[in-house]
Amino acid sequence: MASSDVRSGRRLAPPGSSPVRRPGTAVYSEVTRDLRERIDRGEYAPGERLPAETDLAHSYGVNRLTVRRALANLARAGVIRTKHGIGSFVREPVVRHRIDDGHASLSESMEARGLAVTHEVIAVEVLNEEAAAGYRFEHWPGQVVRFSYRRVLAGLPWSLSQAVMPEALAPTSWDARESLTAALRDRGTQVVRAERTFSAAAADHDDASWLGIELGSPVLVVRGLNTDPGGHDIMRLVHRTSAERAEYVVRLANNRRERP
Amino acid sequence: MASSDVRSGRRLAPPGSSPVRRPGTAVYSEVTRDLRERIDRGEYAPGERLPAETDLAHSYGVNRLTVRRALANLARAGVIRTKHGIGSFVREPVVRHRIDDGHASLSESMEARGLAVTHEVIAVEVLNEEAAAGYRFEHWPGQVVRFSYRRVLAGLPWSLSQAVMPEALAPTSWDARESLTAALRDRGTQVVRAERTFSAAAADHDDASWLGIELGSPVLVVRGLNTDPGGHDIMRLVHRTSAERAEYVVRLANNRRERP
DNA sequence: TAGTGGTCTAGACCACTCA
DNA sequence: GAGTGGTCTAGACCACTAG
Repeated sequence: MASSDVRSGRRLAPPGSSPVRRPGTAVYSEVTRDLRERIDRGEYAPGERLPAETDLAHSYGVNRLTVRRALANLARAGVIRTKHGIGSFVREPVVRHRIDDGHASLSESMEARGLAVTHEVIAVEVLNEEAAAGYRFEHWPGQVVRFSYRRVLAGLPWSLSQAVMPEALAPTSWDARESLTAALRDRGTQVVRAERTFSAAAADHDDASWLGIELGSPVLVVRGLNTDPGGHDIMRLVHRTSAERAEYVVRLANNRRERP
Repeated sequence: MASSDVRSGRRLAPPGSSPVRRPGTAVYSEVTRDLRERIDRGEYAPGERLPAETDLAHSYGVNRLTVRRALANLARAGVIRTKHGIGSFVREPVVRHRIDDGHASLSESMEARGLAVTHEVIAVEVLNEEAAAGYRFEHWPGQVVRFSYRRVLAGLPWSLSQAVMPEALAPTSWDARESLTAALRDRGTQVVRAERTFSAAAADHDDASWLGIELGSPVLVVRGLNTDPGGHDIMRLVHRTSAERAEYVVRLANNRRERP
Protein backbone atom coordinates (compact mmCIF):
# COMPACT_ATOMS: atom_id res chain seq x y z
CA MET A 1 0.00 0.00 0.00
CA ALA A 2 1.39 3.37 -1.03
CA SER A 3 0.27 5.13 2.10
CA SER A 4 3.35 7.35 2.19
CA ASP A 5 3.06 11.09 2.64
CA VAL A 6 5.90 13.32 1.57
CA ARG A 7 4.51 16.29 3.43
CA SER A 8 4.52 14.58 6.76
CA GLY A 9 7.74 12.79 5.99
CA ARG A 10 6.36 9.48 7.16
CA ARG A 11 7.58 7.50 4.20
CA LEU A 12 8.74 8.25 0.72
CA ALA A 13 6.54 7.35 -2.18
CA PRO A 14 7.82 4.29 -4.01
CA PRO A 15 9.30 4.95 -7.46
CA GLY A 16 6.70 4.94 -10.20
CA SER A 17 3.88 5.69 -7.83
CA SER A 18 1.04 7.98 -8.83
CA PRO A 19 1.94 11.60 -9.53
CA VAL A 20 -0.33 13.12 -6.94
CA ARG A 21 1.95 13.72 -4.00
CA ARG A 22 4.02 16.85 -3.96
CA PRO A 23 5.51 18.49 -0.92
CA GLY A 24 3.61 21.54 0.27
CA THR A 25 0.41 20.67 -1.53
CA ALA A 26 -2.54 18.77 -0.16
CA VAL A 27 -3.05 15.41 -1.77
CA TYR A 28 -6.69 16.11 -2.57
CA SER A 29 -5.59 19.21 -4.49
CA GLU A 30 -3.20 17.13 -6.53
CA VAL A 31 -5.89 14.55 -7.24
CA THR A 32 -8.25 17.35 -8.26
CA ARG A 33 -5.63 18.79 -10.58
CA ASP A 34 -4.74 15.41 -12.05
CA LEU A 35 -8.34 14.44 -12.72
CA ARG A 36 -9.06 17.82 -14.25
CA GLU A 37 -6.07 17.50 -16.56
CA ARG A 38 -7.13 14.03 -17.64
CA ILE A 39 -10.58 15.33 -18.42
CA ASP A 40 -9.15 18.31 -20.31
CA ARG A 41 -6.92 15.99 -22.31
CA GLY A 42 -9.95 13.91 -23.20
CA GLU A 43 -8.67 10.89 -21.32
CA TYR A 44 -12.13 10.87 -19.79
CA ALA A 45 -14.51 12.08 -22.46
CA PRO A 46 -17.72 14.06 -21.95
CA GLY A 47 -20.54 11.79 -20.88
CA GLU A 48 -18.14 9.09 -19.85
CA ARG A 49 -18.19 7.58 -16.37
CA LEU A 50 -15.12 7.97 -14.18
CA PRO A 51 -13.77 4.90 -12.41
CA ALA A 52 -15.52 4.13 -9.13
CA GLU A 53 -14.29 6.04 -6.10
CA THR A 54 -12.83 2.88 -4.64
CA ASP A 55 -10.89 2.24 -7.83
CA LEU A 56 -9.64 5.81 -8.03
CA ALA A 57 -8.56 5.64 -4.41
CA HIS A 58 -6.68 2.45 -5.10
CA SER A 59 -4.97 3.70 -8.25
CA TYR A 60 -3.93 6.96 -6.62
CA GLY A 61 -2.87 5.11 -3.54
CA VAL A 62 -4.93 7.28 -1.26
CA ASN A 63 -7.98 6.92 0.92
CA ARG A 64 -11.40 7.01 -0.65
CA LEU A 65 -12.28 10.13 1.33
CA THR A 66 -9.41 11.98 -0.29
CA VAL A 67 -10.72 11.05 -3.70
CA ARG A 68 -14.21 12.11 -2.71
CA ARG A 69 -12.90 15.49 -1.73
CA ALA A 70 -11.36 15.95 -5.16
CA LEU A 71 -14.55 14.79 -6.84
CA ALA A 72 -16.60 17.22 -4.76
CA ASN A 73 -14.38 20.05 -5.96
CA LEU A 74 -14.85 19.06 -9.57
CA ALA A 75 -18.59 18.70 -9.08
CA ARG A 76 -18.91 22.17 -7.58
CA ALA A 77 -16.85 23.57 -10.41
CA GLY A 78 -19.27 21.94 -12.85
CA VAL A 79 -16.68 19.63 -14.40
CA ILE A 80 -18.37 16.40 -13.40
CA ARG A 81 -21.78 15.32 -12.27
CA THR A 82 -22.12 12.72 -9.54
CA LYS A 83 -25.10 10.37 -9.43
CA HIS A 84 -25.84 8.36 -6.33
CA GLY A 85 -25.61 4.66 -6.93
CA ILE A 86 -24.35 5.06 -10.49
CA GLY A 87 -21.13 7.01 -10.74
CA SER A 88 -19.46 10.29 -11.62
CA PHE A 89 -19.74 11.50 -15.17
CA VAL A 90 -17.82 14.07 -17.14
CA ARG A 91 -20.22 16.83 -18.01
CA GLU A 92 -20.75 17.94 -21.55
CA PRO A 93 -18.87 21.13 -22.26
CA VAL A 94 -21.22 23.89 -21.31
CA VAL A 95 -22.80 26.08 -23.87
CA ARG A 96 -22.82 29.46 -22.26
CA HIS A 97 -25.68 31.31 -23.84
CA ARG A 98 -25.55 35.02 -24.22
CA ILE A 99 -28.79 36.66 -23.30
CA ASP A 100 -28.96 39.89 -25.17
CA ASP A 101 -30.98 42.68 -23.71
CA GLY A 102 -31.97 43.68 -27.20
CA HIS A 103 -34.67 41.03 -27.05
CA ALA A 104 -37.83 41.20 -24.99
CA SER A 105 -37.36 37.83 -23.28
CA LEU A 106 -35.19 34.76 -23.06
CA SER A 107 -37.62 32.93 -25.31
CA GLU A 108 -37.32 35.53 -28.02
CA SER A 109 -33.58 35.73 -27.68
CA MET A 110 -33.21 31.97 -27.98
CA GLU A 111 -35.79 31.40 -30.64
CA ALA A 112 -33.86 33.81 -32.83
CA ARG A 113 -31.17 31.13 -32.66
CA GLY A 114 -33.49 28.20 -33.18
CA LEU A 115 -33.47 27.05 -29.55
CA ALA A 116 -36.70 26.11 -27.85
CA VAL A 117 -37.56 27.44 -24.41
CA THR A 118 -40.30 25.77 -22.40
CA HIS A 119 -41.74 26.52 -18.99
CA GLU A 120 -42.72 24.13 -16.22
CA VAL A 121 -44.98 25.59 -13.59
CA ILE A 122 -44.01 24.50 -10.10
CA ALA A 123 -46.53 26.49 -8.08
CA VAL A 124 -48.97 29.35 -8.37
CA GLU A 125 -49.86 30.99 -5.07
CA VAL A 126 -51.88 33.95 -3.94
CA LEU A 127 -49.68 35.61 -1.35
CA ASN A 128 -50.94 36.39 2.10
CA GLU A 129 -50.61 39.85 3.62
CA GLU A 130 -47.25 39.17 5.15
CA ALA A 131 -45.65 37.63 2.10
CA ALA A 132 -47.08 40.28 -0.18
CA ALA A 133 -45.73 43.10 1.97
CA GLY A 134 -42.53 43.33 -0.04
CA TYR A 135 -44.36 43.46 -3.34
CA ARG A 136 -46.55 46.51 -3.51
CA PHE A 137 -47.94 47.45 -6.87
CA GLU A 138 -49.17 50.99 -6.34
CA HIS A 139 -51.51 51.07 -9.28
CA TRP A 140 -52.80 47.57 -8.67
CA PRO A 141 -54.12 47.20 -5.14
CA GLY A 142 -55.58 43.84 -4.21
CA GLN A 143 -54.16 40.35 -4.17
CA VAL A 144 -50.70 39.46 -5.37
CA VAL A 145 -49.86 36.21 -7.14
CA ARG A 146 -46.54 34.40 -7.28
CA PHE A 147 -45.61 32.02 -10.09
CA SER A 148 -42.78 29.59 -9.43
CA TYR A 149 -41.53 27.85 -12.52
CA ARG A 150 -38.57 26.31 -14.23
CA ARG A 151 -37.35 27.38 -17.62
CA VAL A 152 -35.89 24.70 -19.84
CA LEU A 153 -33.64 25.50 -22.77
CA ALA A 154 -33.03 22.94 -25.48
CA GLY A 155 -34.07 20.16 -23.12
CA LEU A 156 -31.78 21.18 -20.27
CA PRO A 157 -32.78 22.98 -17.07
CA TRP A 158 -32.04 26.65 -17.45
CA SER A 159 -33.38 28.65 -14.56
CA LEU A 160 -35.46 28.41 -11.41
CA SER A 161 -37.69 31.44 -11.55
CA GLN A 162 -40.32 33.36 -9.69
CA ALA A 163 -42.63 36.04 -10.94
CA VAL A 164 -44.82 38.19 -8.73
CA MET A 165 -47.66 40.27 -10.15
CA PRO A 166 -51.07 41.66 -9.26
CA GLU A 167 -53.73 38.98 -9.41
CA ALA A 168 -55.79 41.22 -11.66
CA LEU A 169 -53.18 40.90 -14.39
CA ALA A 170 -52.14 37.29 -13.89
CA PRO A 171 -52.97 34.88 -16.69
CA THR A 172 -55.35 32.10 -15.70
CA SER A 173 -53.80 29.67 -18.09
CA TRP A 174 -50.26 29.58 -19.36
CA ASP A 175 -49.02 27.72 -22.38
CA ALA A 176 -45.66 26.21 -21.46
CA ARG A 177 -44.20 27.19 -24.80
CA GLU A 178 -44.60 30.90 -24.40
CA SER A 179 -43.02 33.20 -21.85
CA LEU A 180 -44.96 34.70 -18.99
CA THR A 181 -44.48 38.08 -20.61
CA ALA A 182 -46.08 36.77 -23.78
CA ALA A 183 -48.95 35.33 -21.76
CA LEU A 184 -49.61 38.77 -20.33
CA ARG A 185 -49.41 40.31 -23.75
CA ASP A 186 -52.04 37.84 -24.95
CA ARG A 187 -54.31 39.19 -22.25
CA GLY A 188 -53.81 42.72 -23.46
CA THR A 189 -51.12 43.87 -21.05
CA GLN A 190 -48.04 45.33 -22.68
CA VAL A 191 -44.89 44.68 -20.68
CA VAL A 192 -41.88 46.99 -20.60
CA ARG A 193 -38.59 45.89 -19.06
CA ALA A 194 -37.52 48.61 -16.69
CA GLU A 195 -34.68 47.35 -14.52
CA ARG A 196 -32.37 44.36 -14.13
CA THR A 197 -30.22 43.58 -11.11
CA PHE A 198 -27.37 41.09 -11.27
CA SER A 199 -25.84 39.22 -8.38
CA ALA A 200 -24.48 35.78 -7.57
CA ALA A 201 -25.26 33.23 -4.89
CA ALA A 202 -24.47 29.71 -3.77
CA ALA A 203 -26.99 27.14 -4.96
CA ASP A 204 -29.41 26.19 -2.21
CA HIS A 205 -31.23 22.90 -1.99
CA ASP A 206 -33.96 23.95 -4.41
CA ASP A 207 -31.51 25.27 -6.97
CA ALA A 208 -29.49 22.10 -6.77
CA SER A 209 -32.39 19.74 -7.34
CA TRP A 210 -34.23 21.77 -9.99
CA LEU A 211 -31.18 22.79 -11.97
CA GLY A 212 -29.28 19.54 -11.57
CA ILE A 213 -26.23 21.14 -10.04
CA GLU A 214 -24.26 20.65 -6.87
CA LEU A 215 -25.27 22.28 -3.60
CA GLY A 216 -23.13 25.40 -3.23
CA SER A 217 -22.38 25.79 -6.92
CA PRO A 218 -22.41 29.37 -8.13
CA VAL A 219 -25.71 30.68 -9.41
CA LEU A 220 -26.32 33.85 -11.37
CA VAL A 221 -29.26 35.73 -9.90
CA VAL A 222 -31.09 38.14 -12.15
CA ARG A 223 -33.82 40.25 -10.61
CA GLY A 224 -36.12 42.16 -12.89
CA LEU A 225 -38.76 44.80 -12.69
CA ASN A 226 -41.26 45.23 -15.48
CA THR A 227 -43.73 48.01 -15.96
CA ASP A 228 -46.60 48.83 -18.24
CA PRO A 229 -46.01 51.42 -20.98
CA GLY A 230 -47.09 54.09 -18.52
CA GLY A 231 -44.22 53.22 -16.18
CA HIS A 232 -46.30 51.56 -13.48
CA ASP A 233 -44.79 48.47 -11.87
CA ILE A 234 -46.63 45.32 -12.88
CA MET A 235 -44.18 42.45 -12.40
CA ARG A 236 -41.16 41.46 -10.36
CA LEU A 237 -38.98 38.56 -11.44
CA VAL A 238 -36.16 36.48 -10.01
CA HIS A 239 -34.25 34.08 -12.21
CA ARG A 240 -31.66 31.76 -10.72
CA THR A 241 -29.47 30.25 -13.42
CA SER A 242 -26.64 27.76 -13.21
CA ALA A 243 -23.48 29.83 -13.51
CA GLU A 244 -21.92 27.88 -16.33
CA ARG A 245 -24.91 28.17 -18.57
CA ALA A 246 -25.75 31.83 -18.64
CA GLU A 247 -24.15 35.09 -19.56
CA TYR A 248 -26.21 38.23 -19.77
CA VAL A 249 -25.11 40.94 -22.12
CA VAL A 250 -26.24 44.49 -21.63
CA ARG A 251 -25.56 47.14 -24.20
CA LEU A 252 -25.28 50.50 -22.58
CA ALA A 253 -26.71 53.75 -23.83
CA ASN A 254 -25.35 56.02 -26.56
CA ASN A 255 -23.33 53.40 -28.25
CA ARG A 256 -25.56 50.65 -29.53
CA ARG A 257 -24.25 48.77 -32.47
CA GLU A 258 -24.14 45.17 -33.54
CA ARG A 259 -21.37 42.99 -32.24
CA PRO A 260 -20.58 39.40 -33.11
CA MET B 1 -20.74 8.96 24.03
CA ALA B 2 -23.80 9.83 22.02
CA SER B 3 -22.69 8.01 18.91
CA SER B 4 -26.19 6.89 18.04
CA ASP B 5 -27.57 7.38 14.55
CA VAL B 6 -31.28 7.36 13.97
CA ARG B 7 -30.89 7.05 10.24
CA SER B 8 -28.91 3.89 10.40
CA GLY B 9 -31.00 2.54 13.25
CA ARG B 10 -27.97 1.56 15.20
CA ARG B 11 -29.09 3.09 18.43
CA LEU B 12 -31.61 5.65 19.50
CA ALA B 13 -30.41 9.02 20.65
CA PRO B 14 -30.60 9.31 24.42
CA PRO B 15 -33.28 11.67 25.76
CA GLY B 16 -32.10 15.24 25.99
CA SER B 17 -29.32 14.72 23.49
CA SER B 18 -28.41 17.42 21.00
CA PRO B 19 -31.12 18.38 18.50
CA VAL B 20 -29.13 17.55 15.40
CA ARG B 21 -30.26 14.04 14.56
CA ARG B 22 -33.41 13.60 12.59
CA PRO B 23 -34.34 10.60 10.54
CA GLY B 24 -33.87 11.07 6.83
CA THR B 25 -31.50 13.99 7.15
CA ALA B 26 -27.74 13.89 7.21
CA VAL B 27 -26.26 14.87 10.53
CA TYR B 28 -23.95 17.44 8.98
CA SER B 29 -26.99 19.15 7.45
CA GLU B 30 -28.61 19.35 10.85
CA VAL B 31 -25.46 20.74 12.39
CA THR B 32 -25.25 23.30 9.57
CA ARG B 33 -28.85 24.29 10.15
CA ASP B 34 -28.45 24.48 13.90
CA LEU B 35 -25.31 26.61 13.76
CA ARG B 36 -26.90 28.89 11.20
CA GLU B 37 -29.94 29.37 13.41
CA ARG B 38 -27.79 30.15 16.42
CA ILE B 39 -25.92 32.73 14.41
CA ASP B 40 -29.15 34.22 13.10
CA ARG B 41 -30.51 34.41 16.62
CA GLY B 42 -27.38 36.24 17.69
CA GLU B 43 -26.29 33.45 19.99
CA TYR B 44 -22.99 33.81 18.20
CA ALA B 45 -22.59 37.47 17.37
CA PRO B 46 -20.78 38.93 14.37
CA GLY B 47 -17.05 38.95 14.91
CA GLU B 48 -17.31 36.39 17.67
CA ARG B 49 -15.34 33.16 17.60
CA LEU B 50 -17.23 29.88 17.49
CA PRO B 51 -16.23 27.12 19.90
CA ALA B 52 -13.33 25.01 18.71
CA GLU B 53 -14.19 22.20 16.33
CA THR B 54 -13.34 19.64 18.97
CA ASP B 55 -15.69 21.31 21.43
CA LEU B 56 -18.49 21.56 18.88
CA ALA B 57 -18.03 17.91 18.00
CA HIS B 58 -18.24 16.99 21.65
CA SER B 59 -21.31 19.10 22.40
CA TYR B 60 -23.16 17.83 19.32
CA GLY B 61 -22.07 14.31 20.09
CA VAL B 62 -20.64 13.79 16.62
CA ASN B 63 -17.27 13.32 15.05
CA ARG B 64 -15.10 16.32 14.39
CA LEU B 65 -15.20 15.65 10.65
CA THR B 66 -18.97 16.00 10.70
CA VAL B 67 -18.64 19.39 12.36
CA ARG B 68 -15.99 20.42 9.85
CA ARG B 69 -18.35 19.60 7.04
CA ALA B 70 -20.99 21.86 8.50
CA LEU B 71 -18.45 24.63 9.04
CA ALA B 72 -17.26 24.30 5.44
CA ASN B 73 -20.83 24.78 4.25
CA LEU B 74 -21.23 27.92 6.32
CA ALA B 75 -17.87 29.23 5.13
CA ARG B 76 -18.78 28.75 1.48
CA ALA B 77 -22.10 30.44 2.11
CA GLY B 78 -20.23 33.38 3.58
CA VAL B 79 -21.71 33.03 7.06
CA ILE B 80 -18.43 32.39 8.85
CA ARG B 81 -14.77 32.87 8.14
CA THR B 82 -12.30 30.19 9.20
CA LYS B 83 -8.73 31.07 10.13
CA HIS B 84 -6.08 28.40 10.41
CA GLY B 85 -4.70 28.11 13.89
CA ILE B 86 -7.13 30.62 15.36
CA GLY B 87 -10.75 29.65 14.92
CA SER B 88 -13.98 30.22 13.01
CA PHE B 89 -15.56 33.63 13.25
CA VAL B 90 -19.05 34.87 12.48
CA ARG B 91 -18.77 37.30 9.60
CA GLU B 92 -20.13 40.79 9.82
CA PRO B 93 -23.46 41.05 8.03
CA VAL B 94 -22.66 41.88 4.46
CA VAL B 95 -23.47 45.21 2.99
CA ARG B 96 -24.55 44.48 -0.52
CA HIS B 97 -23.79 47.55 -2.53
CA ARG B 98 -25.84 48.45 -5.52
CA ILE B 99 -23.76 49.55 -8.43
CA ASP B 100 -25.88 51.78 -10.55
CA ASP B 101 -25.13 52.02 -14.21
CA GLY B 102 -26.10 55.65 -14.09
CA HIS B 103 -22.60 56.38 -12.85
CA ALA B 104 -19.44 56.21 -14.89
CA SER B 105 -17.56 53.92 -12.54
CA LEU B 106 -17.68 52.14 -9.21
CA SER B 107 -15.66 54.94 -7.67
CA GLU B 108 -18.15 57.56 -8.74
CA SER B 109 -21.09 55.46 -7.71
CA MET B 110 -19.66 54.88 -4.25
CA GLU B 111 -18.26 58.33 -3.68
CA ALA B 112 -21.76 59.65 -4.22
CA ARG B 113 -22.51 57.74 -1.02
CA GLY B 114 -19.41 58.82 0.84
CA LEU B 115 -17.58 55.52 0.46
CA ALA B 116 -13.94 55.49 -0.56
CA VAL B 117 -12.69 53.20 -3.30
CA THR B 118 -8.96 52.55 -3.61
CA HIS B 119 -6.97 50.49 -6.06
CA GLU B 120 -4.02 48.20 -5.42
CA VAL B 121 -2.00 47.32 -8.47
CA ILE B 122 -0.98 43.67 -8.51
CA ALA B 123 0.77 43.53 -11.87
CA VAL B 124 1.19 45.47 -15.09
CA GLU B 125 2.28 43.37 -18.04
CA VAL B 126 2.84 43.93 -21.71
CA LEU B 127 1.21 40.90 -23.31
CA ASN B 128 3.08 38.70 -25.72
CA GLU B 129 1.66 37.83 -29.13
CA GLU B 130 -0.11 34.75 -27.93
CA ALA B 131 -1.71 36.32 -24.89
CA ALA B 132 -2.71 39.42 -26.81
CA ALA B 133 -4.41 37.40 -29.56
CA GLY B 134 -7.77 37.58 -27.85
CA TYR B 135 -7.60 41.32 -27.36
CA ARG B 136 -7.40 43.06 -30.70
CA PHE B 137 -7.96 46.76 -30.72
CA GLU B 138 -8.54 47.55 -34.38
CA HIS B 139 -7.78 51.21 -34.17
CA TRP B 140 -4.82 50.75 -31.89
CA PRO B 141 -2.33 48.31 -33.33
CA GLY B 142 0.82 47.66 -31.37
CA GLN B 143 1.43 46.33 -27.91
CA VAL B 144 -1.31 45.50 -25.45
CA VAL B 145 -1.04 46.04 -21.69
CA ARG B 146 -2.83 44.23 -18.93
CA PHE B 147 -3.40 45.75 -15.50
CA SER B 148 -4.23 43.36 -12.68
CA TYR B 149 -5.47 45.08 -9.58
CA ARG B 150 -7.67 44.82 -6.56
CA ARG B 151 -10.38 47.30 -5.75
CA VAL B 152 -11.01 48.02 -2.09
CA LEU B 153 -14.23 49.55 -0.86
CA ALA B 154 -14.42 51.14 2.56
CA GLY B 155 -11.39 49.14 3.66
CA LEU B 156 -12.69 45.75 2.55
CA PRO B 157 -11.64 43.82 -0.56
CA TRP B 158 -14.15 44.42 -3.29
CA SER B 159 -13.05 42.95 -6.57
CA LEU B 160 -10.16 41.24 -8.30
CA SER B 161 -9.94 43.00 -11.64
CA GLN B 162 -8.12 43.03 -14.91
CA ALA B 163 -8.06 45.70 -17.56
CA VAL B 164 -6.57 45.26 -21.01
CA MET B 165 -5.86 48.22 -23.27
CA PRO B 166 -3.50 49.39 -25.99
CA GLU B 167 -0.13 50.37 -24.60
CA ALA B 168 -0.41 53.68 -26.41
CA LEU B 169 -3.31 54.67 -24.16
CA ALA B 170 -2.18 53.11 -20.90
CA PRO B 171 -1.35 55.50 -18.07
CA THR B 172 2.25 55.34 -16.93
CA SER B 173 1.35 56.21 -13.38
CA TRP B 174 -1.87 55.53 -11.58
CA ASP B 175 -3.01 57.16 -8.40
CA ALA B 176 -4.61 54.48 -6.26
CA ARG B 177 -7.44 56.77 -5.32
CA GLU B 178 -8.83 57.26 -8.77
CA SER B 179 -10.28 54.69 -11.15
CA LEU B 180 -8.45 53.48 -14.21
CA THR B 181 -11.09 55.20 -16.30
CA ALA B 182 -10.32 58.46 -14.54
CA ALA B 183 -6.61 57.92 -15.10
CA LEU B 184 -7.25 57.61 -18.82
CA ARG B 185 -9.40 60.68 -18.77
CA ASP B 186 -6.55 62.57 -17.15
CA ARG B 187 -4.42 61.62 -20.11
CA GLY B 188 -6.97 63.03 -22.49
CA THR B 189 -8.81 59.84 -23.45
CA GLN B 190 -12.55 59.97 -22.99
CA VAL B 191 -14.00 56.59 -22.05
CA VAL B 192 -17.51 55.43 -22.99
CA ARG B 193 -19.03 52.33 -21.45
CA ALA B 194 -20.35 50.22 -24.30
CA GLU B 195 -21.21 46.77 -23.03
CA ARG B 196 -21.44 44.81 -19.79
CA THR B 197 -21.68 41.03 -19.50
CA PHE B 198 -22.78 39.35 -16.28
CA SER B 199 -22.05 35.81 -15.24
CA ALA B 200 -21.13 33.86 -12.13
CA ALA B 201 -18.30 31.51 -11.25
CA ALA B 202 -16.79 29.57 -8.38
CA ALA B 203 -13.95 31.36 -6.63
CA ASP B 204 -10.58 30.04 -7.73
CA HIS B 205 -7.44 30.18 -5.63
CA ASP B 206 -6.65 33.78 -6.61
CA ASP B 207 -10.16 34.98 -5.90
CA ALA B 208 -10.13 33.27 -2.54
CA SER B 209 -6.87 34.78 -1.34
CA TRP B 210 -7.37 38.30 -2.73
CA LEU B 211 -10.99 38.65 -1.75
CA GLY B 212 -10.76 36.81 1.54
CA ILE B 213 -13.42 34.27 0.70
CA GLU B 214 -13.60 30.53 0.61
CA LEU B 215 -12.44 28.51 -2.38
CA GLY B 216 -15.53 27.69 -4.43
CA SER B 217 -17.64 30.54 -3.10
CA PRO B 218 -19.81 32.20 -5.71
CA VAL B 219 -18.30 35.15 -7.51
CA LEU B 220 -20.07 37.66 -9.69
CA VAL B 221 -18.14 38.19 -12.90
CA VAL B 222 -18.68 41.42 -14.78
CA ARG B 223 -17.00 41.81 -18.13
CA GLY B 224 -16.93 45.20 -19.73
CA LEU B 225 -16.06 46.78 -23.00
CA ASN B 226 -15.30 50.46 -23.20
CA THR B 227 -14.87 52.57 -26.28
CA ASP B 228 -13.81 56.07 -27.16
CA PRO B 229 -16.51 58.56 -28.12
CA GLY B 230 -16.10 57.43 -31.71
CA GLY B 231 -17.11 53.89 -30.83
CA HIS B 232 -13.67 52.31 -31.17
CA ASP B 233 -12.77 49.68 -28.59
CA ILE B 234 -10.13 50.90 -26.18
CA MET B 235 -10.49 48.81 -23.02
CA ARG B 236 -11.68 45.40 -21.87
CA LEU B 237 -12.38 44.76 -18.21
CA VAL B 238 -13.08 41.81 -15.97
CA HIS B 239 -14.20 42.31 -12.40
CA ARG B 240 -14.60 39.36 -10.06
CA THR B 241 -16.55 40.35 -6.97
CA SER B 242 -17.48 38.34 -3.91
CA ALA B 243 -21.11 37.38 -4.42
CA GLU B 244 -22.42 38.70 -1.13
CA ARG B 245 -21.00 42.12 -1.61
CA ALA B 246 -22.15 43.23 -5.02
CA GLU B 247 -25.35 43.82 -6.88
CA TYR B 248 -25.34 45.56 -10.23
CA VAL B 249 -28.38 47.49 -11.27
CA VAL B 250 -29.06 48.23 -14.89
CA ARG B 251 -31.83 50.54 -15.97
CA LEU B 252 -33.10 49.58 -19.34
CA ALA B 253 -33.99 51.89 -22.17
CA ASN B 254 -37.15 53.92 -22.65
CA ASN B 255 -38.10 53.96 -19.05
CA ARG B 256 -35.45 55.70 -17.01
CA ARG B 257 -36.59 57.25 -13.85
CA GLU B 258 -35.33 57.49 -10.32
CA ARG B 259 -36.01 54.67 -7.94
CA PRO B 260 -35.22 54.43 -4.26
C1' DT C 1 4.24 25.46 24.39
C1' DA C 2 -0.64 25.07 24.07
C1' DG C 3 -4.51 25.46 21.28
C1' DT C 4 -6.53 25.81 16.90
C1' DG C 5 -7.77 24.40 12.26
C1' DG C 6 -6.07 21.24 8.01
C1' DT C 7 -5.23 16.71 6.15
C1' DC C 8 -5.27 11.81 5.84
C1' DT C 9 -6.27 6.91 6.91
C1' DA C 10 -8.92 2.60 7.90
C1' DG C 11 -13.10 0.72 8.41
C1' DA C 12 -18.00 0.50 8.72
C1' DC C 13 -22.68 0.84 7.23
C1' DC C 14 -26.46 3.10 4.59
C1' DA C 15 -29.11 4.49 0.28
C1' DC C 16 -29.62 4.26 -4.44
C1' DT C 17 -29.62 2.00 -9.16
C1' DC C 18 -29.77 -1.61 -12.30
C1' DA C 19 -29.51 -6.13 -14.25
C1' DG D 1 -27.66 -9.19 -5.37
C1' DA D 2 -23.77 -6.61 -6.92
C1' DG D 3 -21.91 -2.25 -7.51
C1' DT D 4 -22.01 2.54 -6.81
C1' DG D 5 -21.94 6.85 -4.21
C1' DG D 6 -23.25 9.06 0.71
C1' DT D 7 -22.39 9.38 5.60
C1' DC D 8 -20.11 8.72 9.88
C1' DT D 9 -16.58 7.32 13.34
C1' DA D 10 -12.01 6.94 15.68
C1' DG D 11 -7.58 8.16 15.65
C1' DA D 12 -3.39 10.20 14.03
C1' DC D 13 -0.31 13.82 12.69
C1' DC D 14 0.71 18.33 10.49
C1' DA D 15 0.68 23.56 10.01
C1' DC D 16 -0.41 27.81 11.85
C1' DT D 17 -0.97 31.42 15.58
C1' DA D 18 -0.46 33.49 19.92
C1' DG D 19 1.18 34.23 24.55
